[in-house]
Amino acid sequence: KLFMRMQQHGISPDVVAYTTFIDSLCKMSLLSEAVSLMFKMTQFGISLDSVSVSSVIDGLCKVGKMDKAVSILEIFNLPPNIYVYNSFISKFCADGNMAAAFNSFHEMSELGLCADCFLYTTMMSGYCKIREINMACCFLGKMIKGGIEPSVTTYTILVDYYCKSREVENAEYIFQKMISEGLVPDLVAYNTLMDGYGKQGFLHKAFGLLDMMKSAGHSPDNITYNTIIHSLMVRGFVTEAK
RNA sequence: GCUUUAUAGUUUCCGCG
Repeated sequence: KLFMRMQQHGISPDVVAYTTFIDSLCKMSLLSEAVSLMFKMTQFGISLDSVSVSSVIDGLCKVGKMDKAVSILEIFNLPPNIYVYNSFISKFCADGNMAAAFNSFHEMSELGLCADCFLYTTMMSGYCKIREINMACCFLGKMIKGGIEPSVTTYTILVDYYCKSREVENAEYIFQKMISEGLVPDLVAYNTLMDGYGKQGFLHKAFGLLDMMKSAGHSPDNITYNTIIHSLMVRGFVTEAK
């Protein structure tokens, strides 16, 4: 409605306004609406740019419509970029298809596109998901060698891997390493390690981390509380959970 | 001059295998 009202008042949405709208539709899984708006904007004489096409490609990849994504790429003749590659690769990783992810990664490099922190991190998450920690670490090494700094997300993926492997001491090591490199753990990083503590029954450590995150200025979210409550309930600490 | 748009990570529950 607002979008229409804007037009009625003689303000023509530009490519950014359309893309904002299109991307939101994609994020709400309203893909066909997004695609039709994309075609509509060209009818209004607004040309698509790489951002608008990439956002639709990402939406299509997320719902598994890779073939549709490929045809959109062809129709709009979008030169390859790392966002689009990461969208495809993320889906391959989520599906555990690391062979496809690996192929796309190399295809991209051959086109002369350089992987960024996001892309390396995506690859690492895929390998962690299929429990191939060696390959995950291999990509971490490549990233560092290439002069790209790992992010909080990069390390959180490893923290999560070690937590889920019940190697809490390794998870702690990575968490500390992240801090020693000057990175500031965010809420997700704290929640991840906290879940590892909880699942291993280190409830005192979980509460210690809760204090730590509060003093670091993070407000616990619903996931934080779900995590703590679950770990207490599983061990019968009903009153503490209450 | 400023500002708005695209890619990665955490819990529970549920479904499927």
